Amino acid sequence: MNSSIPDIQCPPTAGSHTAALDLAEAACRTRGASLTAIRREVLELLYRSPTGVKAYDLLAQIKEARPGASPPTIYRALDFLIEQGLAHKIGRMNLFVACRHASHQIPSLFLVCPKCSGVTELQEQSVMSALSNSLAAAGHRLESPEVEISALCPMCVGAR
Amino acid sequence: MNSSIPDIQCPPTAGSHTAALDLAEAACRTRGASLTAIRREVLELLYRSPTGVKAYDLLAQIKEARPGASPPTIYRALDFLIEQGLAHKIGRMNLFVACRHASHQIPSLFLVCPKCSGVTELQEQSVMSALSNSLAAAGHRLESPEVEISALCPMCVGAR
DNA sequence: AATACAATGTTATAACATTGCATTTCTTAT
DNA sequence: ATAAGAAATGCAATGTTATAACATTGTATT
Repeated sequence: MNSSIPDIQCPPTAGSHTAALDLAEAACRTRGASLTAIRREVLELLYRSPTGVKAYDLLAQIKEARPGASPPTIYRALDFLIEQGLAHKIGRMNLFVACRHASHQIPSLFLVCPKCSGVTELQEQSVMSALSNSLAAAGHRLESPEVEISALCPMCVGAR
Repeated sequence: MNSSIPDIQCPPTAGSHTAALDLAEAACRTRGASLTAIRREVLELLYRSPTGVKAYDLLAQIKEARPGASPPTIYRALDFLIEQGLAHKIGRMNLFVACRHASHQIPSLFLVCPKCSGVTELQEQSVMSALSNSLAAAGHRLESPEVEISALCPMCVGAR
């Protein structure tokens, strides 16, 4: 700090997400992992795409800042973010989304709209525990915190 | 029919599934669709792979009988079977499975084992109705009868 | 300086899926 | 029976998604 004059904040560009990114970075630190520049940039792009992004779209966007970026660049970043619980992959759509519930470690439901491909992350303790019990009764064990469901989103339900 | 002597049944080759295939064919007929030879063969291959099979593995198998088969051959057949509710796609694994509950139209849970990639189809009315209610409360509507879940299968749970 | 290790760069290729168009086969109305 | 139209298939090319394999860089420790 070189002055008593408070710095003007970075202009709140539509979607800077600085606070969330800083939180994510801190969370990684506490786990001994590091949210490097690339990873942070990818995560920011995810934050800006609330309904999910394709890997190669991410690649195209990242290339604007890093012309040398290649598929492994983003797939590695995505793998890291998923490992850290900061992002999820929607298998049926090959879509990646930022996790909106990073703080808690409860399994999430991902509602994938078959009309608009939008993804909504939902947490429903009651559903998940019913689910978990049924699986256990059948000898299975719920492992990953990701349950994918096709469900029309409110907008598409309305646009009948 | 040309005789009073009853035909000897086709030898019950491990996995002929003739009865199920005939049922499927009849079901298609009632819907005005037709389970052609190719589609029937693909469905039979699905029946023989209870834990799911990849599209290009199907292709390789089909090629033994039909050397000219190409990717569209199987993807078209798979699309048809899925439309008819005779098969499902497991998005996260790019895996296709025959439907084991073709008779009823209740949504199914697909348990995908992250260790062995095995797929189990499960029907749990209680879970599904809890789910359906929660979604409705959030303004969504359950659309497709396919819910994918990562869960260790009983074998892999045991093999700790 | 030498080593160790995580992250990234680079090139190539594997794996999965669709498009477009030509041809054949199956219905069905006449 | 047969022509018209629809459905299914053959086939080549291409598009999309993801990983393998190996080299390089940066940084921290010894």
